[in-house]
Amino acid sequence: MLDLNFYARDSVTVAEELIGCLLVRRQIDPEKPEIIVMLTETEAYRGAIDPASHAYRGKTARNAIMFGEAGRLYVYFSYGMHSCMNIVTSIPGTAEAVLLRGAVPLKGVDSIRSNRQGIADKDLLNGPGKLTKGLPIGLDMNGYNLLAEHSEWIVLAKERTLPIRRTGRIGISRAQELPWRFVADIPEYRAK
DNA sequence: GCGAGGATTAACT
DNA sequence: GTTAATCCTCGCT
Repeated sequence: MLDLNFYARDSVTVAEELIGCLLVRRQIDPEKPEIIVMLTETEAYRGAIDPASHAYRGKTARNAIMFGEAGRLYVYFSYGMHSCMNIVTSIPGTAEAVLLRGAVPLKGVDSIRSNRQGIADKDLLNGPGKLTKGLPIGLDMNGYNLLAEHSEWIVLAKERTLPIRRTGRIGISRAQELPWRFVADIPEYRAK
């Protein structure tokens, strides 16, 4: 299981190393089946030194979680429709985070399908909004501590080393040129 | 397969 | 009032 030492580094390093790691919902509630997905796409955001970060202009009610401890989820609502999930990294005050943009299901696919009715398997989790809808992770999960004892959601270390493609970030209007997006580069899991 | 455009709301200015 | 770290459908090829 990834620990505080893993997350307490700069978000670019963490974003790259998260590719191939497993995001897991342990079966604590018998109503909710176990879910395991492997992360295939991430992006780093770097607080005050990153014009595209929600934290660039300082702390607000929305982004407050990013200014705290690493290993927490920062979940925000976007385009009036989607929520997106980040993992806070680095040390408190720097407001760095990694946006989780895509994954592939390894276990609990039926549960994910039921959250994504009518969607082809290959498109279940290949986008930040799709990922949060499929798992599901909502705004109510903002601030969730992945490192807490008996946490329902945890992240496990890399199960498999994947070839990684490094690119500029997408879907943003500022600082697109910064090469802080990481995508698992294998045909069977390629996310666009 | 591809590109254009609409959907819909929280947070910020 | 405006913007936004997006997704999906539709129309055309």
